[in-house]
Amino acid sequence: MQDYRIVKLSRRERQIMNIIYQRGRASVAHVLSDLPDPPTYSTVRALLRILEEKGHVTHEKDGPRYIYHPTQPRHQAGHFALKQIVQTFFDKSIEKTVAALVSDADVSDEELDRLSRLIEQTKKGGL
Amino acid sequence: MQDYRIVKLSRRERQIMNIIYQRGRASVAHVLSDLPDPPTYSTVRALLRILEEKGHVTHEKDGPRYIYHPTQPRHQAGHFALKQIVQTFFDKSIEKTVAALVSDADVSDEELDRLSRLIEQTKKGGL
DNA sequence: TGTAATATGCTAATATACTCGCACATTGCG
DNA sequence: CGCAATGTGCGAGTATATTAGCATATTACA
Repeated sequence: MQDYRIVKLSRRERQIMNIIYQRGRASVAHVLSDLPDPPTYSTVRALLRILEEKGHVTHEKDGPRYIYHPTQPRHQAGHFALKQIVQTFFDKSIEKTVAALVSDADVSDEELDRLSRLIEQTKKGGL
Repeated sequence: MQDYRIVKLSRRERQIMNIIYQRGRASVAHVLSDLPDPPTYSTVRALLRILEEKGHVTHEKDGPRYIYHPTQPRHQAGHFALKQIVQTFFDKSIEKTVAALVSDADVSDEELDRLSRLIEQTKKGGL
């Protein structure tokens, strides 16, 4: 768990991977615009090159520019990241985790209803 | 969001903070035993010193040795980390996040029941 | 067409993270 | 007590991450 490839990312690499995952795909300019304390364009390219060497992203050409994609599917990376959080902060308890999720004041009743249905369906589906 | 103090941690610092959060409190030996690709005892102490300088942990004396605690409360750090994940991998959707949580095959029916009750209670409490 | 804007390729300096060793203090116990 | 085990304090070397600059290619459009 602790020594997956993704957890070995450095600070900037992590920030960039987060941006790419959040967007799904991103150009250098996209990444740069989303980075906190943004460095130069040059620097971002260098980091993306490294991430590509390490196998975390690939690029394709979109006209003149490169568009970067994560190599590990989003849902897979997300699932893993989530597990990590559950383990680290919530005693491996899904319940405690969900409790934290719904404790935000801005969770609507509609959202809660959808959650109820989701869980009911999971019960049925699991049989 | 992206430029919170905790997201600026380096790889080792992050690993160590995870260990301390998971355990609640930890000695140097604890941290060392939980670290992947463990360095020397000396190294761990140095890193903890740095984390303390940066304000991420404090230590107290327990007999002869130091016991380290996170300065930011666990629930708060967990809540933040969770939000980050929801934003990065699940389109800011709590529902998608919970779906990922309960999609694990090893989630029992009892657990699902508890989740149902939790959500119902949240509905009531939110009024 | 020709030129400003925007790309990439490559190289190298600087900053930071990570590492460990040595000196010394404290503890536990025969 | 005396000594092995286990702490901490501190200083400094090495590796890695982070940064940016310069040369060059491509694009967009007046």
